Amino acid sequence: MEDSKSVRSNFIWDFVQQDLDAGRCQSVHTRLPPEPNGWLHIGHAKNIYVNAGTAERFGGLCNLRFDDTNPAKEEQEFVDGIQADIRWLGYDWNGGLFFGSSYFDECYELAEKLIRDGNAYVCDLPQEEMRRMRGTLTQPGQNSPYRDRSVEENLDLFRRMRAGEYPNGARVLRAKLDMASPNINMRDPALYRILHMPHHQTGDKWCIYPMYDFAHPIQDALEGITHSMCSLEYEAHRPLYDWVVEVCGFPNHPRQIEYARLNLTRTVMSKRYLRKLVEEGYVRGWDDPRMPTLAGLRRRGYTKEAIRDFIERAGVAKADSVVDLALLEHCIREHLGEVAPRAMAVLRPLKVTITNWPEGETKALTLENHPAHPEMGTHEARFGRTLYIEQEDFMENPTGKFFRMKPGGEVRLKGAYIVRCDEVVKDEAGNVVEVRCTADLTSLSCSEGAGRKVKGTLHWVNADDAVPFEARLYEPLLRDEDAIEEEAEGDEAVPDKKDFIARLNPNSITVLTGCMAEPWLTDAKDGDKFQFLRLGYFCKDQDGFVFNRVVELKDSFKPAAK
RNA sequence: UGGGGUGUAGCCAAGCGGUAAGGCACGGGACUUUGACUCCCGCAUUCGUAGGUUCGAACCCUGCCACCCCAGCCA
Repeated sequence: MEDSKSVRSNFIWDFVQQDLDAGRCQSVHTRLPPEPNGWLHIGHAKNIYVNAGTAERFGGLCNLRFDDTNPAKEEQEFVDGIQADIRWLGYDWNGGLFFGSSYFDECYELAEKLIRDGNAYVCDLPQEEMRRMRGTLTQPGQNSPYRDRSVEENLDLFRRMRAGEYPNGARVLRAKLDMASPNINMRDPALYRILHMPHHQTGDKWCIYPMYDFAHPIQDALEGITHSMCSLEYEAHRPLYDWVVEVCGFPNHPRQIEYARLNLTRTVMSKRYLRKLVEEGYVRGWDDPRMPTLAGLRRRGYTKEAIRDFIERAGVAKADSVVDLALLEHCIREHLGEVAPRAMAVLRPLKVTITNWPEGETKALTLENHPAHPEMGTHEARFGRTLYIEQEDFMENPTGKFFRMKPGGEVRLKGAYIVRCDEVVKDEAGNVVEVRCTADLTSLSCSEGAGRKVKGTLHWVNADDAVPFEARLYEPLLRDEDAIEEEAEGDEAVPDKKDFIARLNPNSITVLTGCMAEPWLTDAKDGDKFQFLRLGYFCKDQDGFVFNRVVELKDSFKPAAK
């Protein structure tokens, strides 16, 4: 069955294949370059798929390289978390683990080479002045007055920058390109800046740090990367990337290929916003089940298989796009439906009494763990006089096509008998607190009498055996559609706290107490096994979006005290 | 406005001169010991748009339109 699902090709693989065929490279070597400034989210799963997946596809290597050239934004916590998440997704870095910062020596040497070759110069312009002289989208920039310094002077100045003789921002090393270039990125971009700040990998060794545009091509070339995949916004940087590789004199020339990053409907994907949610306590951490981080999705019950399948189905292309959340939901339902053992539990119990069943007597039943996979075995459950069903599976005044329990109606209790609802018991307030039924004793599942068909089948638990637990139902933090439009109006400012939070759905955690589950669930060693308590346990919200409501057993499943 | 990109169904996405794949969503039906799952069937006479070339165009050419990215000493 699995192999009938063919691996979808994409334009990147076509390019790589062409390079291989044309002999431009003998094998494939990619790299995954996360910046350790946050945890990985679902969007990064696409980066991983594209980079590690491409290496995998061509039997090549993929390096994991932390892109840590800016100590101001990066932390050790994230370099650990990121590795764990990549591993969890089932990818590895068979090409090795690297840090961009471990190439600082090489970057420095190459910067001096550029100076000696007349390809770079030290510029003393203050930041604002430099911006002003860069020109605009329509007007060319002007040459810096420092552009024609001698090699000796540039070398001396650059060495002093390194020696720490100047304060932050006093000078910068710039590429000597073309201030009139229509591509603004080519108007003498900065290569090195002064930043007196310790780095989480190199400590106090450096007070100048290379810019991404200078460091990245060098790192790629040094590691023998053949294909360097990145997102669309770097397209305009490619000429600069190629220039750096060229003037540094590398014999090999990595090819940069850009693709569209992943966007998901209603999902906040910006690290800046996610960080805000964490730092201001709106969620309990980067791995909160409401977060779109890989760690959060994992806790919400997503499997790596579902996420990988989703990424692959969403495709890799160059058009900006927003993938429908429904596709992700489809993928997790499909995978869990295939692999999760079935177990019965009720989240909001409603007492059911089988009036024609003798008090104190029980019948042992054998229930399959998976309807399509007998090899997954069976488990036992006991049927007795008092049971619990889901409150929402009963309707006193059924509307429309309601096939579940209703007064006078018949329904099958999964794996047991067909029962008829005879009577409804209410409390003073008029709430239904009990339903009294008679069972058709000839209709036991798998018996001769089991052939009779009724419209509905319900899950249930035996009251005497049932184990109470607390359930937390998590829903992702989603934006409302209007917010997305507002967002599109594009202003750079982070929306004010109130605004931002107001755009996310509230009540994203529902805590239920008094839930009842089959006793065999108490044998659970880890929660993962029982994420799918009840197949079909998902429902639509007001907007018609379907979510899995997965009970996070690991934290919330609390077997009753013995 | 200069430069770089992208426009194929509600959302993704194949297609590369020979007459519009597939998935999600949606609608209808069958099946069903959970209305799930599964299974059928339906869902673009048309590819942003207007012309041109061609026996033949989503694919080639020209003009126009829309959207995204670039003016950090962020990545």
